[in-house]
Amino acid sequence: MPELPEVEVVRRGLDEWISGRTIDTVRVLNARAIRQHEAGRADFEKRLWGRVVVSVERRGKYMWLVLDDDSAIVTHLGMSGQVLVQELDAEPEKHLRIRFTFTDGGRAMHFVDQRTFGGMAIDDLVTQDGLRVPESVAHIALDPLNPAFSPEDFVKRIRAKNTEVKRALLDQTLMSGVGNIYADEALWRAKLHWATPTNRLSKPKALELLAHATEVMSEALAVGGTSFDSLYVNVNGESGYFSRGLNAYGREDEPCYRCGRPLVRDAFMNRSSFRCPTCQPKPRGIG
DNA sequence: CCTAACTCCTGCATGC
DNA sequence: TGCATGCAGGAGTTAG
Repeated sequence: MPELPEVEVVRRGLDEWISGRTIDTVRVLNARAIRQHEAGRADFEKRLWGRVVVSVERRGKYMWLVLDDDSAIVTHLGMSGQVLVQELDAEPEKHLRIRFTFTDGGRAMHFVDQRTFGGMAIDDLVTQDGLRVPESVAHIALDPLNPAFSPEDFVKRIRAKNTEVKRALLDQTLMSGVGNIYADEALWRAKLHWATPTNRLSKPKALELLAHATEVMSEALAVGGTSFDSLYVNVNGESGYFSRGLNAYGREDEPCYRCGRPLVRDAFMNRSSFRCPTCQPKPRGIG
């Protein structure tokens, strides 16, 4: 599943391959792939004709192509989304949803998404705290790789919440970019159970958890960046190029790398959570 | 205001 | 073999 590091790899590839080019044709093959566009797919296609892609930006798991008319193509990969840069005569992918060509006659950009949890939307840019950001992304918190991210604010806000720590990690309005995989990894490194109440975290513990989340995503990005084939702006979260580096996620019944005890899987929030029963015991007074 | 359950979707694995 | 069921889960929406 694409989380911050995977989306950042895609962003870098698109910035290299698409920025500076002028959009020619846009074909929406599945209406579900465009979001918040009441005017429909024909209008979506028409509005993008002739626009220049200025740059490609990102906040958390959201990415957007900045256009030359103060708007942007906001993109979220959802669970299975990919953005591919393909030859013009390439065979269409089975789950190709939106296809862009450019006036220079070079490679096309394909938005491919099997489960259609992802999508693209045209949105206006607004100014927020001195940063230009699509209106629909303004409610999302900065991610910890953003230089303007404030650890102190994050610690203050997470400790003020009345919820479980994993829910807070997945809350994109607190800190963005973390999904189920990196949440489990950060909790394993911090030796915290997913159900630990956030208001029971000390300031140092909250800071430590944040540092682990930041570090695990930075490490994944470093690995993804080196294995990235720039011809194909392609991230497949399911194959997971970072899977060798995972200590918790997907390791049910496998030994903990710290203590050797088999990890367990808990059902939580309609998804799976993996933890070490010894290193990450259930906190006192829970459940 | 806050928190949490619900919902969208397709392909694959599993069980009877 | 075939069909039903479960599972993967990000985030907007809705309910309380």
